[in-house]
Amino acid sequence: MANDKKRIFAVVGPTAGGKTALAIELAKRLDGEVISCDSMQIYRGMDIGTAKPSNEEMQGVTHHMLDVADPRLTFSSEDYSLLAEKCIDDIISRGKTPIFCGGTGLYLDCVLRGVRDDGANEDPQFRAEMESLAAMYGNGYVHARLAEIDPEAAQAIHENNLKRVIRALEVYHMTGKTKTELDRISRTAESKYEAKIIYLCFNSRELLYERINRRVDIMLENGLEKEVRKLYESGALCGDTTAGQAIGYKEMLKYIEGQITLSEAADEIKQNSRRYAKRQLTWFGAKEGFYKLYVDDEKGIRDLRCIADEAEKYLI
RNA sequence: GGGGGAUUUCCCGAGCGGCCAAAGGGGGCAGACUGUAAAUCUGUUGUCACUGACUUCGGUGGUCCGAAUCCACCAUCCCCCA
Repeated sequence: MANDKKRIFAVVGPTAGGKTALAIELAKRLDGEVISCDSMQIYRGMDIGTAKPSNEEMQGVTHHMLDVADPRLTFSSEDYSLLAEKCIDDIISRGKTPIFCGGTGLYLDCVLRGVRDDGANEDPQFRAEMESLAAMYGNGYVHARLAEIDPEAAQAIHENNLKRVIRALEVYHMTGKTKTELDRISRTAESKYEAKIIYLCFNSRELLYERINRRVDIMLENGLEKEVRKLYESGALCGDTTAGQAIGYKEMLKYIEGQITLSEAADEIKQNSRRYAKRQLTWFGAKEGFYKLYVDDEKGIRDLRCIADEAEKYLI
């Protein structure tokens, strides 16, 4: 069967797993450009804590989807796929290979699935209304509403997961169609892309966690506190925004505001990073068709060259 | 030297004779995830032949049909008087 789908590559996996280095290495080998797939690296001014690649690290490889958003604003996964699609087209039009790199699984999914134009946009006012209903009558009340219009979604979403319950309600409110129905359509729609995805994983969880802990220490040494202070003092970062909830930032904000000590902040950053990595592992691990590439073997972390060789063999 | 208090499952901490393998929180582990996703949420957390059995609540020995809960002694820690 003829295949005129656009080809894209991706490197995904847990935080501190070595995605950035591999993606850059692959870009050099395959004449590619990197599209960051990270929900926090999109924000301007958030560099150290998001492990955004520096110019040296990039080694001349062009990167996209970094610094495209203002940390004061909310950037949605749909905003992401909209922009990322343009990047893909742009890169391909210049005869290069798009290589996604990042740990935000939902963002990649959105791209692969395609931007949906079913009108299920957000409605802040509606959300606020639902939230106050929940505050007054309890989560069960809002959930029961969902059960009336979309029993399947109600079944799938726990009533305590208020954000999701409200979103499902919002979808119906905006489109007149249920979330279940719209999801079914988007799930069965064929992707415009033919993606080869490398999932960087670890045999040893302990090793991954050690890397995470070490990286947090390095971030601190490299001036994370100063970076967060600067964002905080300029009013670009506060606790209520999405950016303000980024790991490494929310804890430093607590430290800056005197709620915890610096060493407590460091420990919390490490802990939250480990938990985040676990969630990523669960997410990517459940995906089918991803090429599992192990970063470590009995002797420890494998050489980047070996990893890249294996990746290249799979991609080509 | 004398008087008082504490010791609980990985941690903190409730329990004060049966309804206790033991509340709650933390941490750990596992999972979910379609417009806030580094977020949000769920489940699980003594052992096993797991709708039941077995071993736990500093140690030893008692009282009692029955103890984490009562008594005695020992150990460790804390406080008060000297």
